[in-house]
Amino acid sequence: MCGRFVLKESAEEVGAFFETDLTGEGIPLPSWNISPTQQIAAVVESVKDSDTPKRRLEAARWSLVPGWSKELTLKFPTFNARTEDIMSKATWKPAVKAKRALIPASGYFEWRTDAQGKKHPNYIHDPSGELLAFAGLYSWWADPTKQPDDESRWVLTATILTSPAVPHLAEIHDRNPVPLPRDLWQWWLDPLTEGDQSMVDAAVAAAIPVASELEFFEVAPIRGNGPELIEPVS
DNA sequence: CCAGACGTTGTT
DNA sequence: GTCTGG
DNA sequence: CCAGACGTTGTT
DNA sequence: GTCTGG
Repeated sequence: MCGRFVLKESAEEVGAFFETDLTGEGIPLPSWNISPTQQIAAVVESVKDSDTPKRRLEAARWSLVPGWSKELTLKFPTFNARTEDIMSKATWKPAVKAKRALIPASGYFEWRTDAQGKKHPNYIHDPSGELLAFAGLYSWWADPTKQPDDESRWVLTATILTSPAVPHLAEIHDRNPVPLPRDLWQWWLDPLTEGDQSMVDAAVAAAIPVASELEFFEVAPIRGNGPELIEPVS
């Protein structure tokens, strides 16, 4: 679930909605067809070159690469992280503790498989058109082929958390991302709080009312990139 | 202990 | 780096 | 997640 | 059918 999504606002609009102090460059927006390993927008908070944490909108590679990896391209998928047993996975554990992020999305795609095994893409979104804030994790990966003093060796990578689907979304899929309500954003992002399984469980629980409000409709096959990808089909 | 993996989705 | 399987 | 590729030898 | 790239 959640292997494809939409962010059709500009970086400026996204930064304003998430009240970020800084809006980084290099986020390819808008996009109606964001797939794993592409650049996504990530809201993060950390103490960087200052005393107090700053909230930033950054570009990140969608597929978290843990610090110990020698390669940017992993042999296993990391674009989603299952919340149920997240602390038991070496890849996620350090990020749950202190590298939590919000991933802005206008909506996402889900493929429902019908009785004939045919797949039907659906666009899932907030009925009022508000941006969604998926709970996510991030990791700074240092490219070992670059010099230690080369700032460009640092690559921000990120993943989106998933949970069992809320009842009405289970109709098209058994998993869904974890959309956090605005009143939990600061709590989730706070880098001074050490995250654990109970924090992730609380985030999943808080996301249920948000996910329960989402609406969806079938769309045409997802090809190319443009507003037409989120036009309803009969 | 070391060697080798480190993960998800979906489908059967 | 850390966890799991043998 | 889906879409698209999926391969080699030898010669230029 | 299965792997890779986006």
